[in-house]
Amino acid sequence: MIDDDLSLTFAALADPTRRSILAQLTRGEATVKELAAPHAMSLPAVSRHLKVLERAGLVVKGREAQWRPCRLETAPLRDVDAWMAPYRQFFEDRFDRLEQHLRSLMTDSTDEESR
Amino acid sequence: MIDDDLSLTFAALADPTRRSILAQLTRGEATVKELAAPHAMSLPAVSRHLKVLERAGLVVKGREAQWRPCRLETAPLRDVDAWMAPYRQFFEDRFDRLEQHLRSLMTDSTDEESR
DNA sequence: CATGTAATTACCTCACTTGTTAATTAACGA
DNA sequence: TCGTTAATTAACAAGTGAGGTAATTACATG
Repeated sequence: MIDDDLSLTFAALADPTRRSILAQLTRGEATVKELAAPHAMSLPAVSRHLKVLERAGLVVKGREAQWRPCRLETAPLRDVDAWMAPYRQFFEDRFDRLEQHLRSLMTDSTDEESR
Repeated sequence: MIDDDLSLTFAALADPTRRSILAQLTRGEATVKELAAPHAMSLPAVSRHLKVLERAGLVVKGREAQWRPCRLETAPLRDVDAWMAPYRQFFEDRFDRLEQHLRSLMTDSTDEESR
C-alpha cells in the first residue's frame, strides 16, 4: 500500500497475527523469536509481519547483540482514536440510550421513579 | 480476506476512498452515484468499494426503484473501539496529562474554580 | 415497447501480500 | 576459528485487491 499513515495503520491491524503480536507486546518487550513462538508460522513470516507493524509505526525495533527487542508504539492508535471521533456520536448515543433504558428497567422492576 | 470480523473491518478502513465514503455517509443517506461523484474513479470501482464496506457491516444498502440508498452502520466501529480499550491506557495517560495541563492553563488565565 | 438511468457483473490487468524453504548476515562463545 | 543462535533476505507460488472498460440487469417513463 502506497498510502497515507492511517491506511498503513489500518492495513497493519487487518491481520489477526499482527494484532496478536501487538497484544503480546503490551506485556513488555520481546524478541522476534519470542513473538514468533505462539504462532504456527515460520520465523521469516513473523519477521515480515513485524516489518509491516514497524512501517506503520506500531512497533519499534532495537538492537541488542543478535536480538531485536521489539517495543509497542501506540501513537498510530491515537490517530485511529482521533479518526473515530466523528463516528463515536453515532454509536455512543445509542449506547447511552441503551444504558438509560437498562437503568429505567432496573428502576421499573425494583420500585417507582418513572422519569 | 477469509478472516474474522475485526480484520474485515480494519481492511475496509485501510483505504482513503472508503473512509471518505464513510465520512460522506455521516451527512446522511446517499446513492451509489452520489457517493461516487466526489471521487475521481469509475462507478463500478465505487460500487466495489461499497461492497467491501457492506461486507464489513459498515454500510447497509436499501432498495428504492433503481437506486440503492446507502446508510452508515457504526456497529463495527464500536468493535474497533472495544478492541482499542487495552491499548488506550498506553496513550490516554499522556492525553489526560495534556488535557489536565490545558485545563489548568485555562483556569490560571481566566479565573478561579480549581476543583 | 423503446429509451434512459442506476447499479452491478464480467473480464482483464497490474501490483501487492502472505506464506514457504533455502541462503545469508551478524554476533556470541567455547 | 568454528559452531550456534537470531534474524533477515532471496526466490518462488498462490491468493487478493484495486483499477479500467464493456456488457448486463432492473426499473421508470415517454
